Formats: sequence, C-alpha cells, structure tokens
Amino acid sequence: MSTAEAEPSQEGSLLLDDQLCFALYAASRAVTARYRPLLEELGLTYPQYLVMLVLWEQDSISVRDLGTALQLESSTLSPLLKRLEAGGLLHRERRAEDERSVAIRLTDAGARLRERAGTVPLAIGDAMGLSPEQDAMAKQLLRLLTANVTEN
Amino acid sequence: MSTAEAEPSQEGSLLLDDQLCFALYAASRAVTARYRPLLEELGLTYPQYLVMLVLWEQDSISVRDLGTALQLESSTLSPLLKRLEAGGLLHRERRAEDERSVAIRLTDAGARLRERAGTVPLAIGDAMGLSPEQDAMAKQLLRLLTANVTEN
DNA sequence: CAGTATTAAGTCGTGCACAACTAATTCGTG
DNA sequence: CACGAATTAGTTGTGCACGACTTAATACTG
Repeated sequence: MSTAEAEPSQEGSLLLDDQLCFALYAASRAVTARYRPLLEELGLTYPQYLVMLVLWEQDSISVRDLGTALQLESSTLSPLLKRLEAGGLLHRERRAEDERSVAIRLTDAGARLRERAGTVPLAIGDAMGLSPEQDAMAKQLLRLLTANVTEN
Repeated sequence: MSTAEAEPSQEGSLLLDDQLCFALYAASRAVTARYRPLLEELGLTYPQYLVMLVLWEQDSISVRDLGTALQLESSTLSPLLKRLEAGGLLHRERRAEDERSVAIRLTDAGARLRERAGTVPLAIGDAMGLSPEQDAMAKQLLRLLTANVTEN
C-alpha cells in the first residue's frame, strides 16, 4: 500500500496511467525500439523481420496466408514485400493453379539471413528481463486479450 | 499439458508464435483497432486520444512534457498537435518565460469532449474481457517489460 | 561578456498500418 | 454455360513513428 495509488484501475478512469491500452502501446513501441539496432545490422525493419520469421518457418506462402499469420492487410504487406524483394531477400510469382494468388519464396540470400538472425531472439529475451514464468504469463494474457478484442 | 506445445518458449526460437514481441505487437494493434470506431465518433485517432487524456489530466503542458508522458518524439507530436489544433480542440502558444517552449492548452471544445469520451474506457475494458486481477497483472508485466527494455 | 553547448520545437524522408477502392481471377448457382 | 458473387493482390490517401537535421532561444564556462 505504500507506493501504489488508491485509484481503481478498471473503472471509467480517464487517467493515462490507469489505461492498460497505454501500457500496451508503450511496451510495443519500446520493444520494437530495442529491436531496431539489431535488425538494422540485418537490413530489416521490425515488420520485415516478422515476415522473415514466417518465411523461415514456411517458405512459399501466399500473401493472404502471410496476412493471416501476421494479422496484416494486403495494403500493408504489398509494399513491404516489394521492399524485401528489392533487397533481394525474396521473389514473388503468380501461382499457376490460381492466378489471383502470389507465392512468396525466399531467395538464397533470404534463406541465409536466418543464420545471422539466430542471435536476435536471445538478445531481446535478455533485454526484456522477464523470468520464464513472467514471459509465459505475459504471452498468455496478451493472446487472451487479442482474442477477446478481435472477436464479437 | 493437453493443449500446450512441448516447445521451450524462451530459447533462441525463430518461431513467430514463440515470440513475446509478436504477441505484444498483435495485441497492441488489435486493441487500437477496437478503439477506432469509438474514437471515430469523437473525431479522434488513437494517438490523438492519448494526447487528449493527458490534456484532460493536466492542461497547459509543454510539447516536451507531453512527449515524456507518452514517450513520443516532437517529430511525432508536432504534426499530431497541428491536426488537433486544426480540429479546434487545442491552442498552441510560445511561453513568455521561455520562448523555446510551446504551451498546449485545451479550447472549450477540447475540454467539453471529455464528457463524450467518458464512456470509452468502460466500453474498451468490457471488450478486453480481462478480470481485474488479469488487467492488473498485464499492466504490471507490461510496465516491467517497458522499463527493462528502455533502460541499460 | 563572449562564445560554445544545450535544449525545445519543428521539418523532412522513410516505412508501416489501415480504410476504401480497383482489377483480375475464380467460384457458385440457376 | 452464363453471370453475378466472392476472393486475391494491389493502389491510393491519411496518419502515425522515428531518425537526422534545422532553427531559435537559453544555459554554461572561461
């Protein structure tokens, strides 16, 4: 009781610091800021890094499925993928079996980048400084929150 | 143990779904997306809403202090404040005692908007669907994470 | 007091993020 | 088979977000 305020935290407070949404927004930007210098060495932005994570996991994926995985619109992905293509990390080609769909495939350079990226998650995990239990709890709460807020 | 994967969650995994950073990024966008229709009725974007929260709490604040509260650069705030000024919600004026500093003051319309905004936190809190304990835990973890990642 | 360093706000360029829309292709139903 | 509905990528316009830089004002130091 010594350092905490007596304010209720869930009511209709308009105080910035009571808002979970602000804690979330600030944390998200702080984490991407922490990634920035590491990813800069790889020539990637943070959203580009997320795209590469998906591609290292599953090469030859459609723009649509990439959007589903990352929860991003094609209007965000299209220019982003164009930049990655210009950087020589991937190719785009219309699928023969469905000409509406575009398959994203890693180039050799894109596949090779995976090795250099291997140290990034550990470095960030380190900087985050959460215990394994806190990390697991945070992920669980964030997924629950995302699911609740997305549905209904 | 029935639904959880056997994967370690903290090691150097490059799997998207193992990354706390992605859970955070996705949750943050999902929450702002949920705010969007509510704030649209007020004529605000989400970052503009955050600025208004600060101003309702403390009117006549410098751009600098606003940036400290929201953890945003002047290069982000300057155009944002210009739009809010154009929308008639606030005024900007150089401080007499320090001509480098600019004081942001609510207009009457800006102050009045507070009433209409009063229902927003409750509606969002509702949509988030977390218990008070989960809400508190999430805020605590996000603040710890932000502090860890920002320092050192 | 002079001259440099620091601070505050703002501009500019790049890259998301998303709504609204378009064009091309495929699906589905009569 | 025909033709309207649905699906897939992509374009356009607006608004963040931030690094690098600029300008103006104030603080600091010899």
